[in-house]
Amino acid sequence: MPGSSGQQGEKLPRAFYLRDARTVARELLGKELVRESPEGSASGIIVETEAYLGVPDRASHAFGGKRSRRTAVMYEAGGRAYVYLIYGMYWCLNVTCREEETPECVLIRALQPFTGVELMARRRHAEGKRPAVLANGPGKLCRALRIDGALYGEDLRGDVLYILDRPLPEDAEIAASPRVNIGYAGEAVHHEWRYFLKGNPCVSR
DNA sequence: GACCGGATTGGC
DNA sequence: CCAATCCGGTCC
Repeated sequence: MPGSSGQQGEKLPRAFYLRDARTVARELLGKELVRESPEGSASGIIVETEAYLGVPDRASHAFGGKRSRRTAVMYEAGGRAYVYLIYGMYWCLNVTCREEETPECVLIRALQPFTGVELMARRRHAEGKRPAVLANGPGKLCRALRIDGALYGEDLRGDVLYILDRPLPEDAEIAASPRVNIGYAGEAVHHEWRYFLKGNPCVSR
């Protein structure tokens, strides 16, 4: 489905999201995340993601079936934004996956700035810096695209925050590694559920 | 370049 | 009390 029937430049279909978070995480690489706002439009190519497998995953906010105001959107059908605050000051964007009551999601960790690059630089107070550094981390990309709690639960098929189908470049190579900063998560630490485009200068860390 | 601490707030 | 982070400082 994704890749096969997908149309370049179209919003990803609902069905794209209703799948295993690892599949969605891999297939989101190369897609274009777009943010429309009164200040203008800005977007980036997704170059790094992490899959969070919900109830059985110690690193997931929904581990053990945990429900709260924060995790609620993960229990809805996939294709929405799960936005949360971390370390008291940075926002992180996740894309929810799977059907209702299956709280899997994908953390978007890094973007290659694509359109509205100057707007992104202004929001990051990083005017004049290399574009590669504007959104190479989950907190940075949220700041660059002005993604915050106001976008919690936003439908990714709407007109505010959405993801466009794009083909992966011919030479793109997908690599996997353990997820970042989840040292507390016991056995889950070892799973290689972080995906990124090998050699891309916008991948974090 | 590597390493370290501080910022800052909601969730369990 | 700690967290799915970032930035600016220091000291190589």
